[in-house]
Amino acid sequence: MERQGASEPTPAQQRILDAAAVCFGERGFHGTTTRDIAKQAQLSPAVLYVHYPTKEDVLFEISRAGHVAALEILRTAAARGGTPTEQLGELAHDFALWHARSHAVARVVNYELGSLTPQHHEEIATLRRQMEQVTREVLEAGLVTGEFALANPSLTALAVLSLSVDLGRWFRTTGTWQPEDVAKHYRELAIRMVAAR
Amino acid sequence: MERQGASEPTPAQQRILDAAAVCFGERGFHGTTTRDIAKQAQLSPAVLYVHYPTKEDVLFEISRAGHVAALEILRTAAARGGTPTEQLGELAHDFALWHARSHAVARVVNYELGSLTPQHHEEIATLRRQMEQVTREVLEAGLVTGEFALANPSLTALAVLSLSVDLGRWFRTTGTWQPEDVAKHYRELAIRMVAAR
DNA sequence: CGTCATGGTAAGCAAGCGCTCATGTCCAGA
DNA sequence: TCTGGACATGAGCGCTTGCTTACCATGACG
Repeated sequence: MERQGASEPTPAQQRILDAAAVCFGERGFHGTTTRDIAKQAQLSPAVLYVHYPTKEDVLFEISRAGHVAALEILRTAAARGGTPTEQLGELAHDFALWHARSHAVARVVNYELGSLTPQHHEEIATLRRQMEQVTREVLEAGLVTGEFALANPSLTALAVLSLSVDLGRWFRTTGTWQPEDVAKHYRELAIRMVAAR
Repeated sequence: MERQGASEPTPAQQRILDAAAVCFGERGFHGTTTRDIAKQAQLSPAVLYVHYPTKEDVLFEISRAGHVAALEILRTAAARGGTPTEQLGELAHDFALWHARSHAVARVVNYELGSLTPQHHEEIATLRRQMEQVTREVLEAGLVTGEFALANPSLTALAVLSLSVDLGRWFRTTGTWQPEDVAKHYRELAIRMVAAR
């Protein structure tokens, strides 16, 4: 399945993207120099501009690929569940798992949008609206079946996503908990947040 | 009540801190120049260095004051409630309210810690550990009374705080919901996350 | 062999950065 | 009136930044 507006990165490009994701995740877009990225990738400072026109384009490519992956995770997880309760559980579990495992990329995805150009930002915002929509639809389905009881599906959808998004801020794989531990816990929390008694 | 290690800012200092908080909140520490801060405060570029030795010291002062305020909010809210359920509700409500109302400062407080010097970072980390401790103790009190049922108080405390912290990322006062709306909703969500059935 | 596309580099430019310094203004107290 | 200290500023220094340019190594293909 071809993605529109973006070809698959070559090995050299992927190496730059990986290095940049690490740097952006640690120090942020503005805190990272093009020389930092080159050093992380063990290449010369000029090589970035052989493959990408600007530093911002590198950020955009990381952000775009990350958002496409995150949206796919949400859709696949929701489709796997039978009842809305199961759908929400899968969705919360997999979304948390991705944020815990890929917390470096997740930080770039969630916290560096402000450094994108207006055009790139709008393209990413479209993907984010779809992520919210997938979550909201699961909640609304649960309201129809009566499994869920909640006042504000839009706000609650944001809250469910917030739980996992914030993992990018504090979760580290060197800590006490493994990504799987957190994901299991967050599945329960999400269901509790919305379940009818 | 005197605070240790920091005197009250003069009016001129407060003006610089307010301007810097707006800039740091919008573009991040590294994305903000000292000239941006001066322009926002309607002062000359050099005035920053009359009152603070470095740009990082301005960030630290904003961060320190913000963390002291947030910790005070958590402690006051928890003390106000009678039962652990009421304590958690007050805590989640007030914490969310502060993050929604002061979302610009909240972004600096939660997302710019990495730009602090190691010494300053450690001082802030102490305050953050206290914030987690206050929350965890409320959860543990609810476990004792049997009002709450949950497997991992430490992780759940982080999750409760995460909900509000992430408001700084997406909440804007220009949107559909008022800070009070979100705070009321988040009070309910926090209680649902931990309540025994 | 010569040609050329691919993918890399060393050196450096113009602009912007954090920060400094000599100087000026204001006002309380002698 | 004179003096000293607090506060503020215009000009600019030394360095780093994103990015450019001219050039080079390699290997597929006629």
